[in-house]
Amino acid sequence: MEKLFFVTRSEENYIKTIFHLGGNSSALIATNAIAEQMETKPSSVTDMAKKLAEKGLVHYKKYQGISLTDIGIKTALSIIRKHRLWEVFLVKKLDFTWDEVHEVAEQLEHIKSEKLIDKIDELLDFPKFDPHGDPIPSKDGKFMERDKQLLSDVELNTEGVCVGVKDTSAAFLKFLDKNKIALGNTIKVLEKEDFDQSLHIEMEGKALHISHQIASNLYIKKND
Amino acid sequence: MEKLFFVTRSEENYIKTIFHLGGNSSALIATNAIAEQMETKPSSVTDMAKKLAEKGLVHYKKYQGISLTDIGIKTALSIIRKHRLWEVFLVKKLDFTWDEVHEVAEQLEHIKSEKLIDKIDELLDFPKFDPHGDPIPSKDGKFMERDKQLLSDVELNTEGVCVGVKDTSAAFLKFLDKNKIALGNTIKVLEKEDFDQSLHIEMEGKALHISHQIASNLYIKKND
DNA sequence: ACAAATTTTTAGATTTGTCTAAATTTTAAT
DNA sequence: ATTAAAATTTAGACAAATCTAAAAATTTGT
Repeated sequence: MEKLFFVTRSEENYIKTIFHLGGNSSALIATNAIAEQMETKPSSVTDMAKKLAEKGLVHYKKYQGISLTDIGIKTALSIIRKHRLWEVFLVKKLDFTWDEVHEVAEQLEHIKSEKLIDKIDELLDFPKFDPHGDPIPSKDGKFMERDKQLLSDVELNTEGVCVGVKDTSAAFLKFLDKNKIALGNTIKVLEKEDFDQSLHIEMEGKALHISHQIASNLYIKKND
Repeated sequence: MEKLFFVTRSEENYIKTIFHLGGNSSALIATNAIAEQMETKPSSVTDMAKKLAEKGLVHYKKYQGISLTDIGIKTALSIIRKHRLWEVFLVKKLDFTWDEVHEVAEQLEHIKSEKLIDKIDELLDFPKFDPHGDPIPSKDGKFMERDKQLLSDVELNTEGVCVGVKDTSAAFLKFLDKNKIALGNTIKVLEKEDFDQSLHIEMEGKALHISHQIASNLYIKKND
């Protein structure tokens, strides 16, 4: 039986970042990569790595890198579950727009109450995806990775549905709103410009010309 | 124009405690009283008093005591507003019992987002009282103090409605649940035992015998 | 009013999370 | 293979929030 440690807010943020950079794989994540992602210094990451290793949340070998232990992964999934459920709550129940939810969810994800998040889950009727199309882990840490591709990667004439965004920045999301691009919209790729990789697409019946930068941040699920 | 400081979680907890001990009056609160209430040491209170004074949230005179400034009072009311609105949310929307809400609300009250709490307020249809009968300050810091008295203080044959509790501990609230005593219930005081101050009452039509300890923690509003 | 008791503050230490600057290790290049 | 560059760690410092123990101020009792 592993000893139970209290996990601080700062530790939770590190765990979350390590998960996002490395997934559930045992690949070693570089100190620098974590520091850059968190906008902190590599030396701070080293300090925290020792603390997390002490608590059994990460594997850490000096100069090699950091990866999550099984407990670390479980912890990360629990935080991500909370973050994404709160995002759904904010959008569905409180009329937040999808570009507004991240900052508040960053705070709410640290609230410690199993009952609270399970009740929120129930209130929302157990959603499987958050407002950006990212999957919500279940209580026991499982989640469905949706069959999706970047719009920039699919062949000409592919038809499908917009199911998610890669870039979740407020700037990008507001751009999508302004251009009436929303999850659930039908998409067909009509033409690809060789010169700048921009795409001519049909979205919900209307013709649209989008840059490569936009296409490489939109996920679509191809029609069967 | 007063300088705007970030108020930390710990500072918010001190502000809240000072408000609860001293209200909006300018009465000076003793270092010891605050320390006892917060289960901390007087020396820690002194340290924090200096910090809060620096930020313009309290008046502090060495050896004299501490009281909130106008900004401090505004800050306190904002925290209390958030705490009580979250309590209502937990009970009304997530089926928490009134003895379960305090601990979670203690965390939620520190979430920083004006839009969030205003939307929660709206979702709950702008409640005026929390699950324990305590008034919820409005956005601009006003709240109605209800016309209420301790059940132990009213005269014989008084009739009224149970509108609040003084002791909000889980133990007391669970006791009330077990004995089917709830806010909104009608109450009539039938007889007072001189020996131990216990009361014979009629609650929702049924006879009940309650100790002085219970009666001195229940608020009732007398019928007109 | 003065000594004793109480309250409050100060001084110095501790923990957490961070930083800078210097030292060390690893990686890459020729 | 040796050196230069890059990444990483260590050492020492700092701010926030707390504590203990000692000093100072206030209050109380006679």
